[in-house]
Amino acid sequence: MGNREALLDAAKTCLRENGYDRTSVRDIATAAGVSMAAIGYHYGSREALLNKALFELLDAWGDSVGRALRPDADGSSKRHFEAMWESLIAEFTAHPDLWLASMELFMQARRNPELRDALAGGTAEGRRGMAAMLAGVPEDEVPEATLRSVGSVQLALMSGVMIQHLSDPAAAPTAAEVLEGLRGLADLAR
Amino acid sequence: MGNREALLDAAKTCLRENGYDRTSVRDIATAAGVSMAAIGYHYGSREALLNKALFELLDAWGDSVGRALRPDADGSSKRHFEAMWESLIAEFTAHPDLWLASMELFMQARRNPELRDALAGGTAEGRRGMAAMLAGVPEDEVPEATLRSVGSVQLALMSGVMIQHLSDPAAAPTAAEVLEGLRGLADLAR
DNA sequence: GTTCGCGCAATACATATGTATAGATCGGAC
DNA sequence: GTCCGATCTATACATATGTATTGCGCGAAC
Repeated sequence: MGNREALLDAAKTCLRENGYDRTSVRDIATAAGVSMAAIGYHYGSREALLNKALFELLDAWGDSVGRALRPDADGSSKRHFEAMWESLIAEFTAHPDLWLASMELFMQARRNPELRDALAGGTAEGRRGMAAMLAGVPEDEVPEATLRSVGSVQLALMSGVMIQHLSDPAAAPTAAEVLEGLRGLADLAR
Repeated sequence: MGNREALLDAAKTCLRENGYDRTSVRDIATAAGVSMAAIGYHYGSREALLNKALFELLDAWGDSVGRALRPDADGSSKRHFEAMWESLIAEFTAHPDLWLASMELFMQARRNPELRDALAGGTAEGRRGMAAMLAGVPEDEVPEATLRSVGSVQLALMSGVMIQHLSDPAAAPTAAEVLEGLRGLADLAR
């Protein structure tokens, strides 16, 4: 494995373990077993490397989301809503640091335009994907209204429940409780 | 005003503007117009001051939540669900940095037991407050099941929608869209 | 008016940090 | 065998950072 890849891997590890702001070039270089200057050579700066590592982490997070949302293997293309939430919560617990990466993006996006754009794009994509899946239609056939309502709310719910699971898994709601709460709230909304 | 309070105020300002990790003792001391040593004298360390400042910011955030959730001034103790969401979204846009402080708590809690406990406690309190308000019962009469379902889900939805509003206000859902999405999701949950 | 201790300012200190520079190593082209 | 460019290592450098130390001003007690 080349040093370039080793650095990227090390950056991802540091990101998962210590977060963006607490990862130094020395941490990364040491973890990769190379010199600091290799970072400058391959990536130009700490930020550039860290951003690239963050993007790759977010790709892996996307895979985690994909696993959770993919229709069941039993062949039924339409997925039970509760089973989906169970898969989601299973992914929260299996890969907490990948999900945390999305929060890291949110925090860093406040002061980095590149990350801000990535976040906006990812959010839009997430909304659309959620809405399409839940409505059972292709992504390019989701009505704008559905996108802004069901898509946004499902996405918001996903991040909110994730936060609770990352904060305190024991107190966070189960899939059944999410559905129950959803029904309770919807009754107030009618 | 004493320097002790000036330091705390300055720390809060720095926290709102630059976040926890990017606030140095020099930033705070300069903003307060005092010497760095005053931080050591009054608070012992950067972390101690920053944690105290974060807690005060979270108190102010609690006030913001309170304003959004308090029943309308028209005397009706039962509050319209949609009006509540409108107030919430108004608070997101009016005081984004206060709401961001709750995310800062979440991020910092991962490596600080004191903050972790505060987060767990605050989350529990939030769940209970939400559930009580929505069910229209006193906080000590909320059934455990309601707490874990409606309380958790409303809290999750609140943080999730907040994130979207802080990321990209234009693309984030309105109150009406939140309710519409809620109804759509609840239909899948039945 | 001397003493005393609180509340600081000035600053020293050690360490951490991001980046730039200079030179070594190594593979291949010729 | 020499040249050369890519890929680094070692390290220098300037700056940033958290904390500890030293001492000064000053109001109160006596």
